[in-house]
Amino acid sequence: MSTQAPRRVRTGKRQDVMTAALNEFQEHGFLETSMDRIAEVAHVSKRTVYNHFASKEALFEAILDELIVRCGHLEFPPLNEEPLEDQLLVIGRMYAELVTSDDFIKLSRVVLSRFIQSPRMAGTAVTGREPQKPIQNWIETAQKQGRLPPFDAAQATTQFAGMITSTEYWPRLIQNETAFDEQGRDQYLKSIVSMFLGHYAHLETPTSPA
Amino acid sequence: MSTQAPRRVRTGKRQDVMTAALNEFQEHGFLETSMDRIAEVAHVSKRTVYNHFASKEALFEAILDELIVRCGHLEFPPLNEEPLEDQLLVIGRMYAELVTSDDFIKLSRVVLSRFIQSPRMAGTAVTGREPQKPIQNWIETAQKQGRLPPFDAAQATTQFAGMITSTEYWPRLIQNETAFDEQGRDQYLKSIVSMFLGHYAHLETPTSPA
DNA sequence: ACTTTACTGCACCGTTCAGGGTAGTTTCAA
DNA sequence: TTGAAACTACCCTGAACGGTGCAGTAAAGT
Repeated sequence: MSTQAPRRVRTGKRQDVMTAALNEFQEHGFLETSMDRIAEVAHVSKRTVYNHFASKEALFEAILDELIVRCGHLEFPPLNEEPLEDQLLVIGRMYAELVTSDDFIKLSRVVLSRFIQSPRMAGTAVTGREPQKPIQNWIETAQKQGRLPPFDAAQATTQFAGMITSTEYWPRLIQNETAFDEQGRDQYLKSIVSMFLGHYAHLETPTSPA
Repeated sequence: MSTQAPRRVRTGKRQDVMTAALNEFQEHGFLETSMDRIAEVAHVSKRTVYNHFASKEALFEAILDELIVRCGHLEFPPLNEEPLEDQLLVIGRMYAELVTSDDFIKLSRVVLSRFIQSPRMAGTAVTGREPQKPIQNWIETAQKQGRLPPFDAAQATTQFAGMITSTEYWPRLIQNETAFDEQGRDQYLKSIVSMFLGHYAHLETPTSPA
């Protein structure tokens, strides 16, 4: 299994290596993936891999960097005059989308497979503490403007995000299952928003549909 | 680093090996732990390890089995006449306790470190889908007895459990941090219960303390 | 045509590690 | 006391793997 690489005019070897490595890493984990294997999958000689990346570690870091950039930062529309319910629903959707995006899942897998035992940086990207910061900011803004009463915003954020990740993120990360179809998910998000605001904003909540 | 093992009269070698292996596995992961290392930590010759366990894989499975048994099954007090709030709080506490117990965390780590890439059994024990079943049962019982209105019990359970795991389980698993002290946790649980029942049981909820 | 650059293929090194073999020693029960 | 079972110390193997060196080729710029 090697011989002729498929006709490849461009000199995107470096990118090929990274792509192959990313897939192997996220599928089989860091240690279970050999450099030989990566070279093979990338249709590239092992030496080429090492010409581009000094070591397996360096290759891994390069992938991490790219992935982090690719995931970017959540940017919600700023607090406006619309009903909080509608705005929070949008936020919930965006958060769920980020957290289930291919890139984010890959990033999580790759990080997790490497750092379960060394908490150095594992937590930062993975536990979702980082990406849920914008939610907290939004809540705090709403509080400052008197649209929400004072309460522990960090805790509330954790609750809100926790309900989302527990169905959207973790199951997808660990197994590959998705709990909902498009529509089921939206109904679930609505239920979360309603519960959340019902508790924290004294909203009259129509009971959720059976 | 060998010579005389510390005075050890009993012939608990097999148990010693399992204990040592469990610790090494959960701390360093499956692949990063060598059989030599396990033998050393267990104060046992490598040959003894292999006399008890046919292979590294077999040793791993034995540990898994023991751990699963040790975690046991959640058994809540059955639905009674007390206020639902109190009962649900107890349930929340018990669930949180299980999910943060040393054994459960170790089990999760050990499984996770081995099976991120093969969903075979990873999910079963880890995602917490299994241990949250008793919660769902409790809710369904309450619905049958008319103490709670009809709604999607599975979804509600996921929400409830999700809020707990997101602060108690995942941070502890990935990093080793605990989000709360004893008292903060209880306040958090109360907030969850209040939010949950406020939404699903039309309870008049006094707003949470600021 | 010539040089440079990227790439290949392959042999090779050093290490780590699972697992086996064995001869000798300790433990313990009959 | 004796004999079997458990255990130890130590040596060995074969394979996998990270990483290097090198000679050669294909292509692209000049």
